[in-house]
Amino acid sequence: MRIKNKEGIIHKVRAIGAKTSARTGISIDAIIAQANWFRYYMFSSYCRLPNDSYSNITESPKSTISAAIRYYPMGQHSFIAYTTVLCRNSGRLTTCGYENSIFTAISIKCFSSKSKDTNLLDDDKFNQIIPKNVSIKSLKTSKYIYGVPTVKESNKDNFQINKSNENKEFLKKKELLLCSLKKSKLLEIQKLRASKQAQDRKLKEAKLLKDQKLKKAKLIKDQKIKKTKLLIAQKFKETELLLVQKIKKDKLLEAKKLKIIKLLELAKDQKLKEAKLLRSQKIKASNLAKAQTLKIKLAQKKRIITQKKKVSLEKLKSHKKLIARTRLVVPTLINSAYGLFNQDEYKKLKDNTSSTIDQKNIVKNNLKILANWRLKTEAEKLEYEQKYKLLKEQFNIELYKWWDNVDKNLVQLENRRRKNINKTRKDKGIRSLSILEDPRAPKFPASVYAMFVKDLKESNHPELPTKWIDFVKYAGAKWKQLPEIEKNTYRDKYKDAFKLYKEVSDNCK
DNA sequence: ATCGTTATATCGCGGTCTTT
DNA sequence: AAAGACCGCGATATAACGAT
Repeated sequence: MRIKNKEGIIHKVRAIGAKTSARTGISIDAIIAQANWFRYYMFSSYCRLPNDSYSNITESPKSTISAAIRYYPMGQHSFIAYTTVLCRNSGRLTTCGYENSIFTAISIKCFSSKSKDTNLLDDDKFNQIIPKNVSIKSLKTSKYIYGVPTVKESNKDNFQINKSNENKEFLKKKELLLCSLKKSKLLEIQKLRASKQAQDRKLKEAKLLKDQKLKKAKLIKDQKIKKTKLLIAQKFKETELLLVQKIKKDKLLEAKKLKIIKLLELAKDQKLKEAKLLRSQKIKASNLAKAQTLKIKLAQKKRIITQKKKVSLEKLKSHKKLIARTRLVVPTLINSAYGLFNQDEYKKLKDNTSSTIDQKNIVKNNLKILANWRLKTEAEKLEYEQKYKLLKEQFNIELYKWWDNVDKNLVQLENRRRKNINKTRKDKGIRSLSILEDPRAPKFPASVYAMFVKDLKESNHPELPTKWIDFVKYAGAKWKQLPEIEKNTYRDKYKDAFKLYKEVSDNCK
């Protein structure tokens, strides 16, 4: 019996507790608290309740525990006994879990026979079990206290509570009753079992039939479903096939189209390539032509440049030559009698040796010539001097002629050249070249002071200082001392001289 | 233009003044 | 500012030559 299970009874107790609480007025907690309340053998051995009375309440003199049992009539031969185990501790009643509770065998059998499930005392079932003529109020009001001693196996003998002679008769009656009840109940049970079995069989058969029918129906349904499924599948396959075929066809068509497009594109590309090639060829050709033209042009340019260079060089050369040619040759004259002698001596040397004069010996030659010049008598020297004078006069005439005929532009150029040379000459500290002028050009007249100085020098006065620098200073002082009248005479002289100079110079121009 | 030598002619420089 | 004049002295150009 599951109810024996210590752990398994908890929910049952709960269930019973709820009902008992409702019917007895005892709190649920109090009922619940009496876990392990039930032991069948305990009841049968110690608490056999008489079936003629609804309650047997005994109070144990020793134990502090007492059980409260209420019996509910269940038909003619059965009743339910709801028990609560009360613990009497120090004068007050409390609920407590106790191992040895009391229950009726009948009620248990009743429970077990009625239902298998644990929800034994649901309201509906309870109502079925409990007769309708029994009111809950009466149940509630009926209070029986039945003392039960603490249950211990060792104390079994001490638990011989009501074994008196009075109880013997009662027990006999009880036994007889129980026997009759058992017999009748057994019969009933057998009958019930038989009927139940028959019913079960019928039910089983019906169930079997139903099942078979259902199975058949199911089979038919399944077959139908299968058929339909197969049909659907076939149709689906067919449609799929069709679709696939269509797709394939489409694909093929598309492929064909693509191929055509590709071919077209290839053709286009080829055309484009050809066009590009043509273009590139044209471009190349044009480039080549351009390059050739460029080369030709460059060559021409080079030629032109070279020609120009040549021309310029030639021009330069010619210019130089021209300059050299046009370089003004100014007539020169040996500037002394000794120069004439030197010239003659070199002429003699040339005639005698009939060879070029060695440059290394030129110094010696010059020295020899000089020695010869010194050996010459004064008469001989005079001859050379007269010669020189004549030559100079002739040279002057030639010079005047040259000046008259010479191109004045050339003279200007020559003067420029000389001035340019003079720039470098100044830096080098070399004497500058003289600028060409008209040899007959009148000299700028001496200034008023210059004329005075000339006169002073020509006077040969004994007071005149011999040193040039002293003479210059003396002249300056004298000029300052000179009276204005005399100065004016010099000024007049200068004016006349300047007039003459200007007239002559204007005529020359 | 340079190198060398020589006598001679010429030029430049110095300070001062005048003229253009 | 530039140029020229005065004078004497000193410096320089000049001619000859020819290779460099």
